[in-house]
Amino acid sequence: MSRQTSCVARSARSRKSYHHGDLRASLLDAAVELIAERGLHGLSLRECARRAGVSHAAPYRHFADKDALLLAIARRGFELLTRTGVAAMRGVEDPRDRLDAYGVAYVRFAVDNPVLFRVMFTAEIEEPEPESEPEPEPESQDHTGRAFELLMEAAAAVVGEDSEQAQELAAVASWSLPHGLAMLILDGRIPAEQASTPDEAEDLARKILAQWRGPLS
Amino acid sequence: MSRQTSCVARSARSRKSYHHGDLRASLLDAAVELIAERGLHGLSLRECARRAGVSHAAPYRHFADKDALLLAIARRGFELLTRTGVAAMRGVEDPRDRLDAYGVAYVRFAVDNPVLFRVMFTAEIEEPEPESEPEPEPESQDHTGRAFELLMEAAAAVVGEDSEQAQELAAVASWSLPHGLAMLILDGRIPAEQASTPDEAEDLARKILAQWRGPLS
DNA sequence: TGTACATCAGTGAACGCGCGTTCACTGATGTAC
DNA sequence: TGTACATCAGTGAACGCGCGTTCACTGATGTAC
Repeated sequence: MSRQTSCVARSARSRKSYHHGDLRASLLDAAVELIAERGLHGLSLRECARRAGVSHAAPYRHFADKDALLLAIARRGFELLTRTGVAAMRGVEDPRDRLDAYGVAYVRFAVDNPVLFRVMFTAEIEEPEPESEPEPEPESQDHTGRAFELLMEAAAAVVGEDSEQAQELAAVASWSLPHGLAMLILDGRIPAEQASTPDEAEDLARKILAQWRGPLS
Repeated sequence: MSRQTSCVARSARSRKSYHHGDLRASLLDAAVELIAERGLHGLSLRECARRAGVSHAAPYRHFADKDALLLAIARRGFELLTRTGVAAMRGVEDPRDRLDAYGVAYVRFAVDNPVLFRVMFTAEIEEPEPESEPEPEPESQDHTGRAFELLMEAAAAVVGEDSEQAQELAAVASWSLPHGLAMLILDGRIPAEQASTPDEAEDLARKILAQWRGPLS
């Protein structure tokens, strides 16, 4: 459906136009859609190009190779996740409630954006060699980073400032639980009646997090 | 290395033998090794055959197709996980300690068998059409089942028998935490100094589970 | 307003590749007698 | 112990495929003057 829409949009806007307009974004959309249909291993640049209504060599104007495309999707995912998390915590005063809100938002993000989530965490993307740029590490390594920092801060606020190790422990635990839950739900491993819709999944996350506050409660 | 060993073993045993001896097992080993080297998308039947020292059509005597091979690996993984979990809980009396022991063993299993774990949970295996067999579902769907049942039982023992819903909630939570932790460790998303070796990973799991007992503590 | 030119997004043909899968075959093994 | 035969694991040639990637190109766009 999304495919049709984008095709319609393109042809309506500029049927005879030589240039696409926003091919990069269209390719990303096509890729997400394709992965949703065929799984991660079903992704191909040629099919993305096809769906964007463009020759199969055109993508190389925007992505160095297939992994570059995947990396862009992952980045988009981490940005969206961070934004979602920030939004969820906004206005929540109690530190523990903030942490829970982040966890719930995390699971909700995963079920709302299963493809992004999969690409972010299980795509086995090979990062390109850092030839041209001197130090791309802070940036490229960091696309996970912001989401984790957010978590660290939230966890730190709960644990208190005394022990950095305790903070990290709390952060790791607070990440693992929603992460595992999200993964299991996406893999269809949670009994269907508990998480067959996004709302149910969110509910499940909320219940679990509310009860599983651990030593912090 | 494993490749060399198996080749040596084969040539020493029967260099000129027409039949392989235990091709099925060799193929599974080769597949695990190959995935470890190149990732899930790097798996190919032809390369497995090559490594087993056999023509590229030979695997079809043992596996209907590529997915059948992956399924066999996943099954092997779930069996091993179940066995590991049972062993870890053996002799542990306190229900809560048993649940924790399972969780720790779960994480340990993941870091000790990263390929199995990946195949079990992120391989997107397409199950074959159930033409020949009438109802293969109880078995094929069930290869996850045993591991989850084990968890359910352990969680039930902790929660008590009053509410089945509470049991399921506890089971899901008790699965999510180690599962998420394992995934994050395998993906290299946990700060290196906390989980760079299997022992450290196990330690981390132990610490987190000990603290995160939630409402059960 | 008009012209020249640099830029670069998209084209289409071509390359080589490894893969999954099929098929008629051949060699080894084991069983019945 | 020996022979006949069925079984089936492994062979090697062949098929078709879609893919990633490169390359010389062409058409559109925008900028300098």
